[in-house]
Amino acid sequence: MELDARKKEILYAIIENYQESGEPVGSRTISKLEGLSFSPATIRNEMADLEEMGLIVQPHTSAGRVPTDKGYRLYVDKMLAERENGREVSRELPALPMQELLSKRIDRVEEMLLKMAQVLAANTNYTAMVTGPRSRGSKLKFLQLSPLDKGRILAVVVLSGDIVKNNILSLDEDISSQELMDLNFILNKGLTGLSLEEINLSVIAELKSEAGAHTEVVSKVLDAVAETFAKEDSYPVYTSGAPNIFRYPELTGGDKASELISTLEEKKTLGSAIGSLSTEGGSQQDIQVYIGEEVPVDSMKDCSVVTATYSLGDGVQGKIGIIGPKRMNYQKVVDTLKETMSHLDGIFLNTED
Amino acid sequence: MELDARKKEILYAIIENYQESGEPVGSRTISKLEGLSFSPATIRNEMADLEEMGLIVQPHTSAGRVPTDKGYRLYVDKMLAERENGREVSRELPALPMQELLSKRIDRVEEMLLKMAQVLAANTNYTAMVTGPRSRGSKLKFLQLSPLDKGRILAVVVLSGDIVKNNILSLDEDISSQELMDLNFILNKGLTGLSLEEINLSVIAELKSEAGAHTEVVSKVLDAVAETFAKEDSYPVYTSGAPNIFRYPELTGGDKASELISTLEEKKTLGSAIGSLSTEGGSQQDIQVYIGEEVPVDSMKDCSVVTATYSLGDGVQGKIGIIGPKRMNYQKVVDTLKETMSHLDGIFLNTED
DNA sequence: GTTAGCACTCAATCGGTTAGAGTGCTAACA
DNA sequence: TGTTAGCACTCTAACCGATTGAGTGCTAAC
Repeated sequence: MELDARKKEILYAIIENYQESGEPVGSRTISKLEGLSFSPATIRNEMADLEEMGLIVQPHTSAGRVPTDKGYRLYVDKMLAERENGREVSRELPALPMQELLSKRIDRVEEMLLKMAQVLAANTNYTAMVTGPRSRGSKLKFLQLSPLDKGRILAVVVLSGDIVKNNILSLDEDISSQELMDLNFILNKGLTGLSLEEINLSVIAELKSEAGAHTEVVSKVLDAVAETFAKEDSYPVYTSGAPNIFRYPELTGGDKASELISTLEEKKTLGSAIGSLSTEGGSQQDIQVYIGEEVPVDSMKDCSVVTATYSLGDGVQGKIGIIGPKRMNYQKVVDTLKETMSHLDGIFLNTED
Repeated sequence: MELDARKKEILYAIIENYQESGEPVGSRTISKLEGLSFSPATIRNEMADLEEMGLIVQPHTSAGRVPTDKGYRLYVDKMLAERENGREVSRELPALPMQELLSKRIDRVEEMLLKMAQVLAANTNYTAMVTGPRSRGSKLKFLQLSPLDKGRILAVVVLSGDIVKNNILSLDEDISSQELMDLNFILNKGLTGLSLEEINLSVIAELKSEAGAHTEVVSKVLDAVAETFAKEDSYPVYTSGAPNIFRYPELTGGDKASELISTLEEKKTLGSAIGSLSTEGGSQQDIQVYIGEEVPVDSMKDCSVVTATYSLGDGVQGKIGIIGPKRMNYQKVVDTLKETMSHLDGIFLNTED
């Protein structure tokens, strides 16, 4: 069956109406809309066709129609395509307080990411999720050993992308302040600029021979370094706006709310699931839309997820996701994400040098 | 009216039965219990009295009885009192994996606190909340400036209690590696051991004069120090097990679930509310029980909250809270918290020297 | 190709009935 | 005087059938 222009218009009308009302939409409602001046009966015929094509369904015989995943997919693809044509729709988004937020000196990346999730959730009324930056290719930028207490030292490890981790190490042996400084120099000289893979046995042996007596310290520091790299691999996930799901009855019936909230709390699962989403041929600018069954998390099969990939330079990148009902305002979410991404790029890619 | 022994027994029987069933408990149920060998009629008479005393209520005329806040209060006070008498009940708690958890080298306090919240939530099936450590009297333990990029330095600030914060500072001027080391020495000499209040204008003036040309760097570092102290004042709050509230229907009716989850997400509000709870004359060992209306957070008026104060030495302390329905298993929660506290004490008070 | 009309379906709603749980009261009993 | 059996009473939850209203599909006319 052919999907002619009128059918499309009707489909979009149904989707947009359902977006706002959350109730199945009937033929009368559509016929009274501006732009569609047909009688309910005509609309009904078209709707029957749309249903046959699998784009809409009726929850029950005497109800209006609701879009299917397939229907949404069509809608979203068309929407994104139109944007790509440069038709800068300017749906008068409320200016995100991003600029203000990000331009403030927020030194810790993590803090900034959390804030970002909060702003996104507040602006969209959906749930926002940000995975911490990670990169297979990150390198050791810098290492700092400092004496703390008797028998304990503080090892600060900095990776490319300004990922900083503190490690407090307890030593069995004692080490003087001067020795520590020497060691610090040796380690930095030997390790700076290397990736996890590049720190191999020969590098380690070399370091230990240079370090002389303090091989134990070297081992522990190397452990800390390895841990920092590892940690970065399972970097934290920030969520915000989880309670927003209660705004959408279709997400809160039965145990759904409970399951969703649980999933959001179990950030680990969430992170790896979302993190693993490939960036395969996103229609543009790395923005991906997953609708219903397409979402690779079981408890979110009634949701849609829109993700974007941000980059902090140096190949360090992470994902932002917006989780909402399938009838979410895709246009707004995509626009908001794009705006956020360009702000981020502006700030981080400039900072980097 | 007198609360004789039998009335008490009946009250406790009602509470414990309601704890498990969550349904109003009737006279027949009680009369069939071991130990209480009276006819339903007799129980009814006693229940009428208990109701008159405000210890129990009926949700509606033909329903069983449910404990009131006052009833729970009586129960909890008696329970705690009995414990104080040394009757070590040993309700065979599942051995908490705390020991294992805490003995592992978890360097960052924050990580450990989050883990603790997770273990508590999993063990009790309620929601756990841990406020980060804070202390008005914390002191600067140690300061480390390191060169990072051109124009940027990393300032690591360590407060007593091993609270570590990283600050990346962007400088307008340039500073050599050697100058930075000198500055590092000067700052540590001048600031180590001081509290926020003790770093006053005269100290600052002294430092700046010693620093010579680099007063800008000194200012920025001091800002970073002040921020670290400030941050510690509003230290993060970790929650875990929020979805557990869905196990208790009385907490999820209407918008209650939504409100609760929102409160838990707004950790700031939560932290200050819980943090402000005074430790005024806790019946023992700093454990406090807040029942229903006693809870100082509006959205938790249907909950009970049990808090304990932990100490990391050096006057650094924070609070742990367990949030559950009013019919929570107070015994178990109090025991679990006590066990946790003693583990914590064992570990931290030993480490400290 | 479009539309008016009409019979049909189904979910939601409402009023009424029933079943069951639990009570309070009274009177008998030890 | 305290305890208990018996009974009438109350109230909720569940069930049922009728009604309403929204929305449909189909047919026939335009």
